[in-house]
Order: sequence, then structure tokens, then C-alpha cells
Amino acid sequence: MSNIFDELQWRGLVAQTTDEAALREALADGKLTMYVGFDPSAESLHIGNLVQLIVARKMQQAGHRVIALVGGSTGLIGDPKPDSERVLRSKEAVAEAVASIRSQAEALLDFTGDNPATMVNNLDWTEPISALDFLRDYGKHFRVNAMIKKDAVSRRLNSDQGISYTEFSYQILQGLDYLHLYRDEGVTLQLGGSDQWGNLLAGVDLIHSAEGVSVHAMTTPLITDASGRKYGKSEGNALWLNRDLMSPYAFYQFWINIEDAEVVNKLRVFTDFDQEQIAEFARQVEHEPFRRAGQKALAESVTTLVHGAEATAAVQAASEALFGKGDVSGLDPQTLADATAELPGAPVAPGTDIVEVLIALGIADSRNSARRLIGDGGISVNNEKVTDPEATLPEDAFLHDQVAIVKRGRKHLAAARRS
RNA sequence: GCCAGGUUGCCCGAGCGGCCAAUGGGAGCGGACUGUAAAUCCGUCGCGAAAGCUACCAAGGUUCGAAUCCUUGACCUGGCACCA
Repeated sequence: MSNIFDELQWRGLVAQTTDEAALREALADGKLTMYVGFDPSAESLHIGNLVQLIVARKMQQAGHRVIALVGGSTGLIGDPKPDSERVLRSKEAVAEAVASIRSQAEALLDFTGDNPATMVNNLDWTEPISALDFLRDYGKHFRVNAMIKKDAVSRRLNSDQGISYTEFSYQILQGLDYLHLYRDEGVTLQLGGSDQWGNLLAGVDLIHSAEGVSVHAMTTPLITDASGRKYGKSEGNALWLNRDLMSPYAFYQFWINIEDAEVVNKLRVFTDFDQEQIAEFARQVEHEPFRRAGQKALAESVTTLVHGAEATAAVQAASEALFGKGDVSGLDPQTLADATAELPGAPVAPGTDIVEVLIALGIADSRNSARRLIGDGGISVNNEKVTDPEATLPEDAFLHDQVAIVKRGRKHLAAARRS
């Protein structure tokens, strides 16, 4: 596929663009400089940001120049939500998030070589602007009439809560970034999530108004599961890129569990496999679904991208060992240690009540529910079903004297480490 | 500010003095089937082994007894008024 734009489109990575034909041409024509912004409101990037990073990555690989922007200043103000005003975050918290985002972006983009990506913080150019300059140099280009038409703003205006002047100004701040980067870095494309469309346009309009130039904006689609739900904190299925919030093991498990109906789409969006390879996976999913070749390739590829090859290999070995049909008690000490290293776990003393063990491991949240799970036949230790709720975890359950593998249901595992 | 209606477990939503830890649906969790898939069916779904305890926005009150009645407060929705 010759044109990067066509490839992105084929992969389902393009939601909206300002001028599709012009953008396709510009991308084919020569080296473009673009930027993607990341909001430091969360402690970590999540799957939605990952999609944007993947687009940026592909752009970089196609020879374009990529600037990753962290919203050090915009994060202090907050993008207006349709329903309620945000709580202002402390400067320290924002600074911390900035650092964390930076390290995560570094895993996907190449910051070295002859076409290095760069990282900027909008606080650097926003902070020095005085209130008067802000109003004179930027405010003049924004018409309130247009600003109040933005969906989130108008909904807030029509609500009892209203909207603060602070959040109302957000779009100016965000637009200002684009203008600054256009002037200083020659940026002519901004990437973002489809929910950011309005904010991207604010920048495009500002540049048009201030410089008389038409620049581009492009958004990536919202990623949802098969039933159309997005992955997010509120849905309880958030997918974090930071290993402290979601272990590489859990991350890998998420991808390996993708349902058949979705796996081909996910392969297109999240991996570098080309059309032929993906067609081959589609064939395998259809004819030999039980092999789960698509899921395995997807999990390996995405986990490597985010957590690196080493972590991925460890996690794969762990998954093989724990989900393979082999007897866990037959594992050699090293494999066992590697396999359980990634599992959530807790120290447990031999002879502890099994009910207590389940709670300590976070597998059950109350003694009642622990007993219930045992009664339902949902708990096993080292792949042997536990039937007696009064049982204790015996000395010999700790394989190689180290760890007992406790399972809830078929895929929820934890490690009881001997204390 | 005034008037009317509302606030029930993770979400939606019934209940309108005892039979209510509270109908039903969804989500979640477990089981069967399978492939660490989907769909389906079954079970479960406040804490406690149990006695019991804590719960129906909050605080008081009436009653032998309150999620259900009364008072006050907070918040939400609609109407009116103020500002205009």
C-alpha cells in the first residue's frame, strides 16, 4: 500500500479528517510534521491513547515527523466534560503525570535516529503568556458565538451547573498549542481521538484566522468491545499501559481473551501485520478457531509494543504454563517461579484456612463470597478443585516449597506465596 | 425565592406500616458446554458458620413495629417568579 493514509484507513484508524483529499496528498507529497496531544488527567495512558500512538508510530515509520505533546498547561485547566465541572488538579500531580506519559510514549515512538520524534510540554509556551497577551493575541481570534456551539460547552450552558470561565477558555488554550507548533515547528497536522474533534478544530480555525493558512486535523475512532462499549474507568474495563496499574500479565490476558468476532479488527488496528497476513489470520479464526492463532498473535504483538519483548516472553511462558493442560505440580522450580511472578499474589502461611487465603489473594471480597465460590465449585488449588470450605491450605500445596496456584473460575489466577 | 414531584442495593427499577435484606431486569461472579471465544441454560449476587448485625439520601420523631407515616436539611426534576 503506497500511501500511508490509505493504509491507516484500511486499518480502521481514521475517524474524521478536515479535508481528506488534501491530507492524503500532503502525506504522499513529502515529509509532514504532526503532533498528538496527551492529557495528563490520568496517571497512565490507556487503550484510547494507544491507538493514537500507533497512528503516530506508523506516521513516523512512513517518514513523517512526530511531536508528542503532553498537556502540562491544559491539564491544569481541564477539558470541559458535558456533565460537570472538573476538580482542578495540583501542579505537582500534573507534573508527575507528564513524566509518566513521557516514559510510556517512549516505548512506541522512536526518539533517536535520523527522524526522531520529540516530546514537548505545552506549559513551556503557555506559562509565560500574560493574561493581557492571552486576551489580545489569542482571544481576539475566537468568537464566543462559535465557542458556545461546542457540544460539551452548550450542554453545560444549558445545565443547572453552568460552566466556569476557566473551562470555557479551554478550547483557546488548546488551539493555541497548534498555532504555536505551526509557527515554531511547522506542524500542519494534529492527531487526536474522535472525542477531541472539536478541540482540534479550534486549533485549525485559529491558524486559519491568525495566519490565513489551512492546516489538517485527523482523529482516530473510539475503540469499543464487540457490544460497542468503550474501554474506560467508568465501564470497569479500563486498559492501562502503565505496568503499575495493569501488569503485563493482565495486559496480555486481555488480548488473548479477545473474542473471535473482534480479533481480526483488533489485529488491523493494533498490529503491523499486512493485508495478506491478516487475511490469513481471518482464515484461521474461521476454520480453526480453537487454535486461537489470531488472539495469540495479537496478544504477543501488542504486549511487545507496550511492555517490550522480554516482559512479553515471560508473560507468554507464564500463560503457557498456567493454562496449558500440563500438571502444574510437574513444573520445574524455575518455570514455576517465572510463571507465578506476574500473578497477583500475597504471602500465606501453610495451614491457613482456604477462605482466608482467597481473601488475602483478592480472589474473594468477603468470607461469605469465598464460601459461596467453593460451594459453586469455582475454586481450585494447583488445578485441583476445592470442595470443603473448612479446608486449610496444607504444607504440600506449596509447590517446590514456594507457591500455591489458586484459581477462581477458569481464568482468574493468583499465587499464594509461602510466608 | 415560591409551588409540585422525586432520592431504594453496582446500574435501572418495583415496593407505599408487619409476610422486606427488600419483586423484576441489566451488569458482575460461579457452573455446564467449548477453545483462557461468543451464544445458551443453571446457580449466585449486603456482612456473618450461625444467632444475628448493618442497610432503602441525612438527622430527628410517631408507632408494639417504618424503605413505607410526620418534621427538618441536602440534592435532583418540572412549573412560576426574580434578573430581564
